[in-house]
Amino acid sequence: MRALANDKRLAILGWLRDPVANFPPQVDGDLMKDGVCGLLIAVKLGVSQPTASEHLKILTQAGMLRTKRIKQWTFYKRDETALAAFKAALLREL
Amino acid sequence: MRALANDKRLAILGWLRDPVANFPPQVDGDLMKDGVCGLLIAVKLGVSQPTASEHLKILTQAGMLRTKRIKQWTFYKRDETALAAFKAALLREL
DNA sequence: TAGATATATAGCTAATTAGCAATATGCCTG
DNA sequence: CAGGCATATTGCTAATTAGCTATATATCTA
Repeated sequence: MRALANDKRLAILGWLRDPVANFPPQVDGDLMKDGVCGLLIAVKLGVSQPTASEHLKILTQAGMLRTKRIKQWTFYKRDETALAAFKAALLREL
Repeated sequence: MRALANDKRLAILGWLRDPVANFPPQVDGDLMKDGVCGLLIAVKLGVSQPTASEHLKILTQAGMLRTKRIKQWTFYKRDETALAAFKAALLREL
């Protein structure tokens, strides 16, 4: 829950629902298949790279994002399975 | 979301799903119909009365609890309509 | 191999949150 | 109407969170 209690992190999850609509094309790494480059997310968030890195780490540790390292880039995408499980648990327990 | 990002507040919402099972009988105020007395919640939470009052205020301001004042007591119950709306929004937007 | 680039980490500050004791407020009841 | 009780508010401290700059790490490319 704490991972979601932040506007910037909610925005990240929202944007990653449709990476192609929300981010410019990438040279390496397919937006849909591989995910979105961390620096693109930092720019769109309007925060420094380390700050974005921290938000992405929190979402990843919460299991809501998955990472893929290609060359020197880290690509982030939603873990739809984990998110569905989270929603189901919330419906059940809240 | 921030109202839910706290274990104590989640516990309160959980207990209030079944007040009769989780709280002792009350002299004034029906557990089901009127809600649970704030002091009973403070004791069960294991925190001071002012701390519990603050948690209850946050949940109330978030729309998840409703209050009823009887004599000198404040009784708290879940706002099921608001909670259902919150869940629906989360399913839609997360 | 040297520079360039993306990411991660360290170290710091400011803001927010959670907790308490003390006290004020409101409402009964004898 | 005075004392008592539940609640709310105030004022404080400690812990957590969010942000930054600077720097370390890792990987690619010329």
